[in-house]
Amino acid sequence: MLNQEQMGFRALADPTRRDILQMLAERDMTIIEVAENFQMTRAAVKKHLLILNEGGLINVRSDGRTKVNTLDVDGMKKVFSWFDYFDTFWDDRLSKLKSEIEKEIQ
Amino acid sequence: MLNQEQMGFRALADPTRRDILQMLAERDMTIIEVAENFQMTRAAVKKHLLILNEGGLINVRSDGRTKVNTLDVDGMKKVFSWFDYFDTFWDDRLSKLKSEIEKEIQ
DNA sequence: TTTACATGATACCTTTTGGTATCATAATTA
DNA sequence: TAATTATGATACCAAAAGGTATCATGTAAA
Repeated sequence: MLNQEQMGFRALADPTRRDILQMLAERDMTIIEVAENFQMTRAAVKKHLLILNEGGLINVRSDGRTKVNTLDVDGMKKVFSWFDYFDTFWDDRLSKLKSEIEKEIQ
Repeated sequence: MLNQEQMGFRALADPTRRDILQMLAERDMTIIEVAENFQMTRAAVKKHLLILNEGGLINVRSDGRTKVNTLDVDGMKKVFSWFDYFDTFWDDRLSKLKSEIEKEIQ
């Protein structure tokens, strides 16, 4: 079994999945609505949504017979925070600002 | 041909490559030095270094017959900045701080 | 109830990925 | 010069990834 960090990065590796994340940043969407934006079958989109879910980047909420996919902000922040390791490579001032952000995120 | 953003994310998708990036954040290393830290052949490590290079995350500097792999800070910042899209999901104060950082990074 | 609709699950296929084994080449060094 | 060392390149393989086609299920509506 792979760890959460790995699943998060794996989820981000595909351009379709990154597009989906940006779409869900605008508004929550059902799988049908997501699929309308791509030229691939719904089954393929479903696989991408599963991988995004396994990576902790989205959540799914049931609403009657439909299911609504939503961005998981905390999951996104966790992947984002991986870049902390490289703080020392950024300008001192920027590094301080970023450190503050990361503290708040945790 | 894939774009630079995609190559960057692809490079980050593998845990071995993320480990290599963190190692190179500590100090520049030859391929042999990198390979000493993994239980795989030098050829496999070479492939990872190629992918990291194609993703713009590392650079290679020649020094006699040795080649030194170094972190490409700008490349790292570019991938990092993809998360800008999700600024509105972060707390207002944090979002402002992060926006300042991103401005400086560009 | 019957029909339609939104979703999930599975089998299957092709390409990519991550790895090994092996050979080739260029630059030091004895 | 000859041997060693650091690196690169290629052929090959198994597993994972990304896609399609198809069937199954549960809920809403006529």
